[in-house]
Amino acid sequence: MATAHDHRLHEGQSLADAAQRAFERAGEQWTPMRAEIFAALSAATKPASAYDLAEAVSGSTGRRVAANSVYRILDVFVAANLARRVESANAYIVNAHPECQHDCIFLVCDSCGQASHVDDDALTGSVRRAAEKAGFTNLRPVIEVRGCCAQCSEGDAA
Amino acid sequence: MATAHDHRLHEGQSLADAAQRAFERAGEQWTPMRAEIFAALSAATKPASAYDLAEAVSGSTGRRVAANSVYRILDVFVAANLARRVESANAYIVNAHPECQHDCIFLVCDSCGQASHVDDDALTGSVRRAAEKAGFTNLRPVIEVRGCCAQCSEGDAA
DNA sequence: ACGCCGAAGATACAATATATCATTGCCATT
DNA sequence: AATGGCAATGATATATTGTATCTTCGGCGT
Repeated sequence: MATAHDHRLHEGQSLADAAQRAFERAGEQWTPMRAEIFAALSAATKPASAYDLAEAVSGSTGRRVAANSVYRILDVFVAANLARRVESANAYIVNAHPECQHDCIFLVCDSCGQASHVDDDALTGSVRRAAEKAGFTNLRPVIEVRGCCAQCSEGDAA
Repeated sequence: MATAHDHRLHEGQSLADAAQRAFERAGEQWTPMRAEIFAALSAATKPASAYDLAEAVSGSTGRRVAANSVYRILDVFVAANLARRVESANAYIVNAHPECQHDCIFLVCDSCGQASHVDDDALTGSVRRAAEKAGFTNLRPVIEVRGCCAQCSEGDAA
């Protein structure tokens, strides 16, 4: 059950602090705008689209935030490992342990939209090896499973 | 190298015939429009978007084909296992062995856009089990690897 | 003060996806 | 032949997601 190395799972302010530290170690500036967007992303209960975040931040700050600004910032976040893109949902999710680098496996519920993530380096390693065997380089694995989560299955059964 | 069960790899007319048989076994009608779109999808050298296909079919038939018609037909194709959606590319690819059901692993080149696929039931099975362990049902694994293909890597080195 | 440069704003547009309603053609029943 | 049901397709509109380009702002070093 335990992963090989400790994940420091953060939430709330602790997560924001850890993110800021990791971000600045990567040589990026932790600006107010970026902090706002990170907060909105952290607060989301499911993968959020750039437009969702633009709307959320516009609402919370009063100022109107354009989608393309959000995209720019999300790109920087993803590059710095503060966030992940969920390809099958065209949406983004915060990385709760920004200090360590992983290939993630996302489980995305088709019914409620919630996503959870699994780390299994043995599994993601196998996927990487399969791609390398085919001559691929600069790998970026995308491993997601769409399905119906436990909670939604229960709800249907009731 | 050999997979556990024989894949019948089709191409050209042989593929269209096999697809039609599988499609009709699934209780669907093989209409001229669907045949056109299947042909366009088969002819594509890389994953094709619905709009690509709409344009290709419009060109080859003279009649204008609307994107939503293409979407509808692609949905049916995917349901009948004649085609696959490449999530990380928002595009579709033909299934060259429509008679057998697999979870596929797609390798997608960020440089040239080509996609190839790998079958590894052990690997995809592990992904499924990981999702099931988390209580997910109705699984649809999305396993793709973005990267740079062998051909493009060579080209860069030259 | 001046110029440089990265961040952010503004605007426009491209690409992808869905909703809705109308039309057509086929088939079964009458 | 008329009727009605039904699946496939057409037509149109709109929603959603993603980029490109140019401008403006603000910090920072000279």
